[in-house]
Parts: sequence; C-alpha cells; structure tokens
Amino acid sequence: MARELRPWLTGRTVIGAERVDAPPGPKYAGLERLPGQRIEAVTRRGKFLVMPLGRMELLEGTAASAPADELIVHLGMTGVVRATPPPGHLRVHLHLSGPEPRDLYFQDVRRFGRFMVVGVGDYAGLPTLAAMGPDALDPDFTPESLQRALAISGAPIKTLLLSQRPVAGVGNIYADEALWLAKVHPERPARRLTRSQVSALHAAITDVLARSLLLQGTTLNDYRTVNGEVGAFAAHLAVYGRAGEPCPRCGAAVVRTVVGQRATYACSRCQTRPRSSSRSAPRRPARGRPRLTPRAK
DNA sequence: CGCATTTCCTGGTAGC
DNA sequence: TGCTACCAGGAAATGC
Repeated sequence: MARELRPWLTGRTVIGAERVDAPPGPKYAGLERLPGQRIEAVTRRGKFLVMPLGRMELLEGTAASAPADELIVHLGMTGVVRATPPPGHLRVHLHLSGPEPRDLYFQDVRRFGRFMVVGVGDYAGLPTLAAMGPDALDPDFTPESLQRALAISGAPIKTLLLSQRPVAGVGNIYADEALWLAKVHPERPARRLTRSQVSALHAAITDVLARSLLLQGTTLNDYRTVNGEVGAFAAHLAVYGRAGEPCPRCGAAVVRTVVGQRATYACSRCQTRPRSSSRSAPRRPARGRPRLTPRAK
C-alpha cells in the first residue's frame, strides 16, 4: 500500500480534509491540521503508514519554528484506502492539489482503523508504534535482533510476535504461517526457542511477508489495494483458516486453538509442542542452588 | 514492569 | 423469513 500511495501522494498538498461518519476522538485526531500541509513522503513502519508533512513557508522565520507533523494511517481490520469514493462507511475524505487534483478516501467498516495527524515522532497516543521493533523487511531485522528480543520474554512466541516488539509487521495470519514454516509451536515460550529455531523463524517471517507482497497481500474478505484489487495470497496460506485440512508438509491435521485470545492454526504433528508442564509429568528439582524463598510477586 | 483481560465495532453466518 | 448468538481481530485501555 505504501508503494502504491507513494507516487500518488508524494509532493501533493492537502487542500481539504473532511471527517465523515466518524465521531471525534483519538483515532481521527489532528485532521484539522492537514489542510495546507504537503505530503513529503510515504513511509511505513510495520502496519502503520507514516507520511511526513511539511507546511509551505509563506513567511521566512515563522514557519520554520512550527513543528512538522506526520499523517499516520492504520487499516485495523477493515480499513481501505481508495482513490475513488467507497460505497459506504467512509471515514475520511482528502482533497489534494496537483496538476490534476486528486482525492483520497479512507473507508473503515468496523472502525478499528485510524487516520490521524501527530507531531513528528510524537507517539504518546500510539504506544505500539513507539515501542515497535525493526520492520520485518528492514535489514535491521536479523536473527540476532530477533534472538535478543525473544530472550527477554517468557510469553508464548505467537503472542510476542503480535506485540510488534521483536519485529514490526506480523499480524495474526502471518504469525501462524511463519511459525508453521519454522516448525515452531505457537505456545512455545519465546525465550525457549533454540538458536536454530530463531534463525528459522527469522527466515520464515521475511519469506512469508515477501511472498505475500508479491501477490499484493492476503484478502480474506475486506482487504483491497488502492486500485481496488484483491490480494491473492490467501490461496497460498498453509495453515491459517484451514482447521481439519491436512498439513501441506506432513499431512497431519491442522488444528485450531486460541492463543492470546486469537484464533491460531498449527500443524498437530510438525510444530512440536513446548515442553509440557502438565501435572502428570514428574516434577524435576531445579538445577543449582535450591530456592529457599518463594519467588516475589 | 509484564502479562492477561477487556474494549472498541459491524457484517456475515450458524442455528433455530 | 426473521430472530438471536456468536465470531472475526489490531491495538489501546484497564486490571492484577
């Protein structure tokens, strides 16, 4: 989407910004600051579109002190950015300057998306963006960076991936697909992944996202490109949404569970379960000096 | 601080 | 046909 919008938006100035059928609130904060600002670039961090803005300097010395803004867009579940008016659930309408003036529309049926203007880097209202790890397709995302990020948490690996902290850009579908590719069970505590599992997971994340992007992403129901096309990657999903179907790798059944309140699909055979802490397992004393006091809460 | 739970929101669908 | 119940989930807010 960033790639599509880049030539469409870069260098254009916002003439008008209208909030449509959306209550005032943080998800649409700052839109009134948009008119008069020029879109300098279209960038992306994980699932957030980040568009630096600049105000035309009409008077030397005054505009220079004005802090620059950024337009932040997140699709949530059902957000769609379009160049033509959507049939319903329109939330934002932008009018843009240019040789031939253009419009931009943000549609969002379920209202989980956001379309807001903030000061550059002022992510106080966007804690996930503020604490986000390297983007999955950025060279800064390496097996080592992933290893460091996973080592500090005992949360289920899938839950940690969805937090966007170890790596940015992995949502529910791609988390399941990447874990399947890497043969890692979604509930394995993050810090218990072996070094080779971390390497496999790193490769799997970059691989699944790159392949999906080649097909313009995954459209289950709602997602559309800016041109209104569907993404074709859904047909290539190995496990997501395929409960009861055979694993494409080993033939065992794909099972659906819930991890971190999210539907989770995994192969029942080739994604090995984390070491069980079930009652039936004999309790083995911890290595090293016995703990004399209960762990502080 | 870290993790778990709840909340937001609407369309589609299963079940009756 | 029409009704209710439930499910989908990214990220923020709240709870512990």
